[in-house]
Order: sequence, then C-alpha cells, then structure tokens
Amino acid sequence: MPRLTLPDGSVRAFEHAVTGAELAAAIGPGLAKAALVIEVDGALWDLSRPIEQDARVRLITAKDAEALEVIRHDTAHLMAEAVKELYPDTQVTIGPAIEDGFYYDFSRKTPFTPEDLAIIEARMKEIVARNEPIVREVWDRSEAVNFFKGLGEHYKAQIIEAIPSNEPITLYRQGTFIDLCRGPHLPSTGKVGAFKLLKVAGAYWRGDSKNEMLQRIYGTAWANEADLKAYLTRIEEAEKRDHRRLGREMELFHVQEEAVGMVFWHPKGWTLYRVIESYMRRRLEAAGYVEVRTPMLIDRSLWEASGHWEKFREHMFTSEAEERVLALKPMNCPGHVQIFRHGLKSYRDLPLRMAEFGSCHRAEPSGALHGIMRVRGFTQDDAHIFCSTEQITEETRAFCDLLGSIYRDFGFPEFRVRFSDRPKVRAGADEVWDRAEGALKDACKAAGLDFVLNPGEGAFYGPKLEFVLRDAIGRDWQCGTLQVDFVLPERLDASYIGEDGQRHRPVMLHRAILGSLERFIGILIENHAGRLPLWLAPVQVVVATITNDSDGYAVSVADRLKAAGLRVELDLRSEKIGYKVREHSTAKVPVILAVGRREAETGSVALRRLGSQSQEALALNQAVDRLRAEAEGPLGLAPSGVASEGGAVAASSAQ
RNA sequence: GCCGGCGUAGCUCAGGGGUAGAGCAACGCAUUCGUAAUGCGUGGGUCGGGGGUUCAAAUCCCUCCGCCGGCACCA
Repeated sequence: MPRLTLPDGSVRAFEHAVTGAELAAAIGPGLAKAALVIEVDGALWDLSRPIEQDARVRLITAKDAEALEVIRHDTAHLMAEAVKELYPDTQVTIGPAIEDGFYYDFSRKTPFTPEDLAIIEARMKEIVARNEPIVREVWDRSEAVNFFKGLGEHYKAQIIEAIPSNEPITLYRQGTFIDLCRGPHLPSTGKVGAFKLLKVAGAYWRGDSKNEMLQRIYGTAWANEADLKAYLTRIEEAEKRDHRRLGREMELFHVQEEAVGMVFWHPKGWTLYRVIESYMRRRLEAAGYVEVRTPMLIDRSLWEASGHWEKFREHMFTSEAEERVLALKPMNCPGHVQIFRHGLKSYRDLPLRMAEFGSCHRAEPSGALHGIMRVRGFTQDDAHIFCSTEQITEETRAFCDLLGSIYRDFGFPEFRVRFSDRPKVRAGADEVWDRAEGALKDACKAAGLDFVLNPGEGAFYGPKLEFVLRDAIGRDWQCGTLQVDFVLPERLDASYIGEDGQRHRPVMLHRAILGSLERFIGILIENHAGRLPLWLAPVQVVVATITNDSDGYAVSVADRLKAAGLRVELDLRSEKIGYKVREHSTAKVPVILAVGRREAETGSVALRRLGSQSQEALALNQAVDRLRAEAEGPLGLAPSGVASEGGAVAASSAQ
C-alpha cells in the first residue's frame, strides 16, 4: 500500500504496488505521454518498475536535466541493437552516456568504417519507428553468465562476474536485443530523441593498453532536433577556433615533419610569445622571484641521482659526446637544485623563489601530439620555491593569489582547483604527508579557494594542487600546478643552515602558472577565436590608405603610432579600402585606421575595430593616446615590452 | 605506442589505370576607389617518401613517414 509523495507535497495512496507509468496515468494523460523515467527517493527508476513502498517520487520528462542522460544511454543501447542486427558477429561490451552524447564499445574482427555509421544510423531510426518496449528483468547471476556465454558475449559475461555479489543482475530487453544494464531506461525505443553518430575510434578494453582494442562508436543525442542542431553548430564554431588553423591564418607558427612536436615560431607568433614572457617576467619579479637559466643538456649521472633516469628514461631525448651520455632536460628542477646547492644557504635565504622560462624536451608518444598544445619541445613558466615546512602555507597562499590575478589579466576570470592527495605508492612518512596536505589545505582556505578532492592522484613525492581554467566556450584546461616535494631535496642533497645552526632539508614547491607557453598560447588563441585583446595582438594597428594620394600622411600616422610603442603595419597598396578591411579583418588585426584625403586634410583618422560595422573619426592625437593607453595592457606594460614615453609606466629597467 | 581515417599548387578541395584540375592566394598590367573580395592576364606540382604490379600508376598492392579523430600516456 505505497503512499507516494509528489514534488508539490501532495500524497497519492495506492492499494497495491504501482509503476511510474501507472502513477503518471493517474495524474493525467499529458504526463503519461511525456514521462520518461521516475525518481524514487532520489534514484532514477524505469516507469515499468513497480513501487511497493512509500516514497518521495518525481516523474521526469524530456524537460528535466536527468532525462538527457537516460536518453543518451538509451541511444547507446539503440545503437548496440542496430549493430547486432546488422553485424551479428559483433560482441557488445559497454556503452555509457557521456557529455553531449554516448558511445558504445564493440569487439569485432573487421573495424567499422565511416560508411557503416550511416547504415547503422539508418537502422537505428527503423528501430525507433518500431517503438519496441524496453523491459527490465532481474536475473540470477550464474544464469545470466551462462546466457551471455551461450550468445558468445564473453565480455558481458566478464562484466557480470565483476559485479559485487550483493547487487542484482538486471537485463534489459528491447526487440530481440537483450543487454546487461543497471538502467534505468525509457519505456520504449520510440521515446529517444534526436541523435547522430559522429566517429569511430579505437579504445582499449577496460582502458588498459595491455588489453584488446575495441571499436568504439561515438554519437551525440539530445531531447529534440533543435538541441541536436544547436550542438552540431557549436562543434562547427569550436572548429573555427582551432589554434592550428588560426595559427596558420594569422601567420603565428608552423610545424613540419623534420621537427615533429616542435614549433617554428614566425615573427608574429614570436611577438605574442615575447609579450607574454615579458608580462610574466614582470609579475614574477614583483612577486619576489629570481630568474635563472640552466643547461639544456645535462649528464645522465644527474638524472640518475634525481630519479628521472629510472622513471622517465624512455621519455627523455639523449645525446652522446666523448663517451658521455647527455640528456635534454625534461624538467628544470634538478638544475635549480644545483644552483641552490652552490654556496651555503641559511634559513635567512628562505623562501628562495627560483624561476626559469625553462626550455624542456620530452619524447611524447606520437599519438599524443596535438598542434602546439601537446609538443615535444616546450617552455615552462617554471619555478621552484625552496622553503621550510612552516612556510608552505604562506607560499602557497601567495602563489594562488598571483595565479588568480594572472589568469584574470589574460581574460580567464574563472578557474577551479583540484587537490590531489597521497597516492598508494609514495615516498615519505605519513606524518610528513599529513603536514604537507594540511599545509596545502590551509593555504587554499587562506586564499579563499574551494577545491575538489582528487583522491590518490598526488605525485609520489608529495600532494599537489592543479589549477583548471575555463575558456570562453566552457572548455576546461589544466594549466597551473603546485606540488609539494620532500623527495628531490633529499635525493640531490639540498640543505640550509637553520636558526639552530643545524643542517635542514628545504621543501621544494614545484609550481607553474601558464604551464607551457606553447600550450597556453594555443589556449589563448582558441579562447579569443584569434581576436586577441590589443595588448597581446602581434599587429595592433594597420594604417590603410583609401587612395595613394594619402600615402605620405599614412606614413606619418604609422610613425606616430610606432613612436608611441604600438605594433603597426602600413597598407599602401592600390587596393580598394573594402578589400584591405576584409584582408586585415581576416588576419584578426584589432584596429584599422583608414586614412584618405579627408583625414590628411584634417589631421585625423577613421578608426575601425575588428568585428565592428562602423568606424569613428577622431583626431590623430586622440587616437594615439587612446590606443597607447589600451595597448599598455594589465600591467601598464607598453607594447613590445618597451616602456611608453612619459607618464605612468616606470618599468623601462625590466627590459 | 594502439585502432581508424587522411596525405594532389601557399590554402580549401575535385580527379581514382591512358597528357595533372578549380576557387582563393602569389606575380604582372590596368584601375585611385570611403570600410569584409575591382578587372584582365601569367606563373605555379617528383600527386608525402620508397618499393612492387602493369605497355602505362596520382589512381592498384606492400612498406615507411606525417597529419587528423579517439584510446593509452602526460614526471
């Protein structure tokens, strides 16, 4: 005699067990049609499953966020059914809902081709039209195992055997297709929404590269056609932001076969790189860091001492000279410890914040390479803070503040923190870990940062914070990190003399804000879709003439802007202004100053912003002042890292 | 590294056993024009590399390299 409490607080009592579908029908025919699943005391149930006890319930329709996950999961099953009908020799494995869609992993000798996707999709639509009821069944464990073994579905049998013995084995039947599944599912195949199969890919069974590689088909699924269309448009828009494409179009960089995973920076790209580097240099200097430079090639003995040779040998590039094996540095830390070790250090020297724009090389697996985001030669905005254990909290707090401020300056107001604590295999005593983790947590609190716990994911030498920023189209990028390290100072024998006159081990905080400059630049390009803010744009202003009569004036305008420290190009070609505007707009130049007879006569310019349909007429002096102020950027840093004349910027020494 | 797809002019792409194509870009000439494509003309290629089949290979086969999408990896 279940009494069911609805979200509005009303209670419906029934004489006997009642299904979600029956409840919906009792409330109204509209709801009966729209209902997809039901929430029972916080868990999602199939509409066909009888509710026997009192419960708080909520009927879920396509309007509810929870429905989407069920729809996607069902679409995965739908795809598996279609695949089994079309290719009966295929074994099914798992097929979950994921962000924006679903996938299903199949085991099959012949891989699926892109053409197969269209065939499978067509069959899926037929199955939707059949509107097969989806029925939940609870099975006995060994019967289920035997059943799937009998079908030749060995992966499914394996999955059942791995399910904890206290959990029921549920199977779902739709048409002739029957699959092991936790559920819940929609009432019938006709209820799925709009979907599209996207790509085939390989994926290892259980995510382990030692196992068989399965054939994975990815798809996207939505409650209706409009949402599907919006999603496909969103993917297209994201593709237009691709840094590889924009990098070429904006003449920033290229990569080529003879230097796989290494970037050839072109003049404009290198300008952007240098602007970022000099900005960072200023920020670090102001935050009390000292900058160093350590060798690119270091003898293997140092890497043996640091432990890298043992753990990361296969990812290191090596070279030989006079019978010595040298390795291209994959990290900067051992080098920094060498500098720390030079001369006796006192507790008065701590914290010592040692920064390097460290050029590193790592032999990344070929399949991991991606544009300039994942490369083999890159530069870290790296630093190591040598400090005492007591100083960890304060140093971490200061670092978090610095990082947040820098992300804001680059146009990323939003970021999250992940806290990775002690892994199973680790170095160091538990008390040391207690202290390190406690210090990091205190620091987050002091910096006002919430974090999500990432249990067991810390480095073997210490816990770490990972900083994940969110870009303009909602994608997350892990850039910054801070890692507490008790191990390397020990291994490389770094020490300082404490107040007590005894030798002590310093703690090392490995930290980076942008991560790798290459990757960060890729993120910046994609975040801004190439339309970089004025202070970062490699070419800030193009002065374009209407006719050749104005050439002389245009040259003087460009000279004035250059004198003000702006990065300027001149366009004196005998092309129409419309053509010039189009070309420089495509090249993502933020400001076009058009000059013709009118401007030459009045000493003015017509200023047009990238993306704007209109332009503004203003006096040259006014334009120069305004652009200079804007181009100074967040630090009052004049363009090209050169201090602007007069006025507010007192930092010419930084160059 | 693994699975799949792809590699033709600077870029985007067509051609799929019988003389290598288009648009844009480049270059030249004309045009001097008011805010996202002025017109005409010209040049441009070992069809990713190597090997094989064939009278003949961009095209078919083998192999290597690279790129793209996933998976695995990311100190």
